Amino acid sequence: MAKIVPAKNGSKKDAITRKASALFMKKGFPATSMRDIAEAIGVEAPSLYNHIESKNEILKDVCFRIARLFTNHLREVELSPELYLSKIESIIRFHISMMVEEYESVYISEHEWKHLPGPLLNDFKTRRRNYRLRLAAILQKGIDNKEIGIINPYVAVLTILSAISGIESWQRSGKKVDAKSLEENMVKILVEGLRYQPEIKSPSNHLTLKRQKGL
Amino acid sequence: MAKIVPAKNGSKKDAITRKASALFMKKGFPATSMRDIAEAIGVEAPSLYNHIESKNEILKDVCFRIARLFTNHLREVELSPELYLSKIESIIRFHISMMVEEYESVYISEHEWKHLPGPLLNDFKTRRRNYRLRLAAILQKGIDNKEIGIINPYVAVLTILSAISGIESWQRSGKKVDAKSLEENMVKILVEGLRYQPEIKSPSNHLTLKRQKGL
DNA sequence: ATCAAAAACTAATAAGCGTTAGTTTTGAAA
DNA sequence: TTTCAAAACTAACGCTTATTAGTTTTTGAT
Repeated sequence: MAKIVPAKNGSKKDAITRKASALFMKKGFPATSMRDIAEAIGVEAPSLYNHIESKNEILKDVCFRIARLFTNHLREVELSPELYLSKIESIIRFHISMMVEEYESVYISEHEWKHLPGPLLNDFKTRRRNYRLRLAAILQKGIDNKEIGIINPYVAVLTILSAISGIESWQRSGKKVDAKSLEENMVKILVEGLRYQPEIKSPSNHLTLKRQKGL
Repeated sequence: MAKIVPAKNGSKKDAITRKASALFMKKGFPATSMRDIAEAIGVEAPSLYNHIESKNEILKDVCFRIARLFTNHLREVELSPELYLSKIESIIRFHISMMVEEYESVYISEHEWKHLPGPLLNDFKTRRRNYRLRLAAILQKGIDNKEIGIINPYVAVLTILSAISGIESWQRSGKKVDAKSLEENMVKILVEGLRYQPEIKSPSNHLTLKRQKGL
């Protein structure tokens, strides 16, 4: 008769949620059974119900906790007096650090939310949409303020958020780069771009790559 | 007694695969039952087995067809005489167009491959890894050739591929931007980056963000 | 019209699912 | 040591799953 051992500073429910999250990430929510979770912990499946209400509750807790963290950070950034591009960079860095430190939960809230039951699903989708709209609004102000190039803010939000969510595969594949340089490189690409920038900047004829080999 | 009506220029198996793909994308592979697929087509579930071998076979066909298309394109690009950044742009554009034109299949090959059975899973992961390595190699040459800024090619591959895969949520949410400007904007961000590029060549007389040292 | 193959059907399989009921064990407070 | 609740257990429920077997209908070529 094994026992559920709680994580340090956490409840047994937290311990279940953590183990479950790892499995949801690896196999997906629908393909993870309560028996899988129980086995990973070392108990029988029905024992879990002394601590949780349902399988769906685990998913709900994970998704909405992460959503809350991102929304809280966004609110702080919106109220700060930084330049708009600086706000965007701060948001990018926060997303990256969340992806590095809590990647299982973040991954689930990004990829498994579609399995939330009924009304929760609608709630989550609304929060998601609003978050992106507020991000696009910051970008738009940055464009108006000539801090950011003339791009479609909607596409920019899409690009930024999904680029960051790709860190998942960094996590999966053994972290070939350390976290700090991952962050710096990704920020550099997203904020500065791929193009080599000479000391004297060329006019923005961006799509034609006319520069000759070896300058 | 309804019938499976084949897509134009396609087999009945193709018709099943298409309907199934739409459901795999919407609900995920494990959460999509053969009965779901059958109902969407208008037949009973066992009838599908006159045309396909198993549910897994549908997933396999989709994943490996897409993988083949990307690998073929990559081979062409590798052999072309373009500049390296131009190769990268070509690959980015191909990925975007695939995401626009075949998004269901591409989405599945990106998000549902983990449900491939045993040996197929290993095969797929190997192909995926090799593809990324070849992409990173092009980036590295572009960096050596001073076409591309000094960044970690591994991180760049990650960023590019996942940024593009975010087009999925553009497809999901009613295509608020037309496909052409989606492509141009995303290429612009990924190839040039977010930073504002002034017409005037002096880099210091406008509002630019000096990058923060950490957060 | 005939006949065979293709493709639909119904019925049923064994296995797995989330969850509940009821019972036993555990561990700490009295 | 007794007591009681927390937390584990076993057994089982009703349902769904992918798939198979066996049968009937449809289709197209002769």
